[in-house]
Amino acid sequence: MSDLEDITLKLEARGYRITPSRRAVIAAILQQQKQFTADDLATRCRGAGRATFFRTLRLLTDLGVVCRVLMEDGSPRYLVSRRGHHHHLVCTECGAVQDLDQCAVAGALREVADASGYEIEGHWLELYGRCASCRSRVKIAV
Amino acid sequence: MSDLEDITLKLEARGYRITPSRRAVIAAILQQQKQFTADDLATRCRGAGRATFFRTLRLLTDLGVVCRVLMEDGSPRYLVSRRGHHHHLVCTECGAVQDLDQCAVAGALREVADASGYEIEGHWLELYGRCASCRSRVKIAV
DNA sequence: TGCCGTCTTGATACTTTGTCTCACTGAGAC
DNA sequence: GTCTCAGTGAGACAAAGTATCAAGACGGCA
Repeated sequence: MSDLEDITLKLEARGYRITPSRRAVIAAILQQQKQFTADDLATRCRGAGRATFFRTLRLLTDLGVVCRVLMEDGSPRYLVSRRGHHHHLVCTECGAVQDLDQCAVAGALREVADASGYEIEGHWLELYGRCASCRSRVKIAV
Repeated sequence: MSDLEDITLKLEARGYRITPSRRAVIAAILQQQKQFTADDLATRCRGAGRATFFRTLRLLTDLGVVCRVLMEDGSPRYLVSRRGHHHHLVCTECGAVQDLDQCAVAGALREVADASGYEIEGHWLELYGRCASCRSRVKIAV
């Protein structure tokens, strides 16, 4: 089953209609090799209007098909996602984003909850650094 | 020593001038009891123009006097900060923000760095949940 | 087939949160 | 006095959405 079909099935299962506009947005997203800005995609996706484009993007984010990554300067990027709850490692040099399999804070959260009296319902974690290939490139250059 | 003096000294130590506009922004920030939006503060702070206001806010953020908190919906808030590196616990019900003393992820970061080959330079963590008082209020209501 | 309610769309205006530019000002150095 | 430079404010611009609203498409039902 293709990714496109997979996503449309997910949408239909939730009672959303599969319209040409939505299909166009999904296809444009699936073409992206790495992370992209909303603007990137909007210009590439001629099959839907601006409002529809953002609506569909939000819909897919809610569905977990796409996830939002905050870069170090606070600007948002989007990324096709094929897993549930996870975090990101963002390379500040080349902009590459790597998924983090395990949730690095799950254990620590329980302690925080106990200490603070909060009932923790969610969290947001992004890690920033330099990826292995950027690090080796600098070593060679030096 | 008052907070205002404390902050102006920090600015002077870095070679920044203490101007009436900067003083007005700092005073407005210190009046805030809890977290605030940029807009909140800008309307309250009549002593400086919009650009100057944002410049000063950024300056204070860089200086660590103010810190930026991302709410669950992605909207930014600001908060007077009296400590170094720390994270926030945000109550999704009343909007209260509590500082987290320890960095909950410091240990986990080393493991992630080893596993991924990244050199981790920074991270961003926010926790969302319901604070103790909101939880007890619901219990009473039920 | 026609009707009705609901979902979806696209154009467009608007909002929020900043940043950029540029002419001007004021303070300190010489 | 004048030169330099940090700082200022007005206003334009930008990114990333959101809100509104009329119009169209679609599905169910009689």
